[in-house]
Amino acid sequence: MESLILSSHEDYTRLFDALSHPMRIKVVGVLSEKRRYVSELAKIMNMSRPLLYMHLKKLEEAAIVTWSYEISETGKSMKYYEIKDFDIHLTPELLTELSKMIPIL
Amino acid sequence: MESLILSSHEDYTRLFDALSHPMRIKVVGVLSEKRRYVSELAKIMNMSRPLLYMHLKKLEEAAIVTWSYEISETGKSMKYYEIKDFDIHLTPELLTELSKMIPIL
DNA sequence: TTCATATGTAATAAAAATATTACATATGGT
DNA sequence: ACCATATGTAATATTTTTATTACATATGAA
Repeated sequence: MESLILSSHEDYTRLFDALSHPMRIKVVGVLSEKRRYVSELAKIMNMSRPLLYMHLKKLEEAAIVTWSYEISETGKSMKYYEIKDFDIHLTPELLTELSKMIPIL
Repeated sequence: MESLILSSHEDYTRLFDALSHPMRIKVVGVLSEKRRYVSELAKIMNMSRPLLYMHLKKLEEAAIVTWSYEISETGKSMKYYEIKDFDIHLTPELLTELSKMIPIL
């Protein structure tokens, strides 16, 4: 697992936004057990691929997941998603630090 | 400061959603310096009160802020907002625990 | 009584997020 | 050639969030 580094307040709002939808939390839960390729994940989640792609895109932009292509034994290209590691201490102090980076107006 | 207790996954998605907008992070930053009443906060933030109310409502529902009325020396009713304390260890493990509470479909 | 400053909210507009449908390519096996 | 299973995405509809405008009440001071 790679580890997540956040610097800007946009990084954090992107992260929080990514975690603000239950289906995306669920995706993280499913991927935490083992990495999965997109179609597999869509079946497990009982979700259409286009919708899953949208959610994965948000998780990806928030640097919560990564992916890599792999050719299966039967020759198919599979896009495997997996969780990146992170460890954020969410407190009023952190938010205060972040708020200093945000201009008023 | 009161301390925040979260139990359901809704509590967490509500919290993350509340923190997904830069203006709300900024509000937390401003309030962390000292408690403020609504009109005062609106001036500092250079924001209309109706819009600020909407953002405060989200922070309130996420249990990040609380408020109380107070009568000023000049007899006006003031609604003071302040930060509640919290300390959340945001890791893939936490999200995995949360995801167990979220049903598929 | 009028002004300034608090409060609160309803109605609406604008923008963004969420979700669906439909289409497209590529591969290997039957 | 056709089917099943991967990939990807464009176009659209629906819903929610964000933001604005307008109105309303109450208080004390001038």
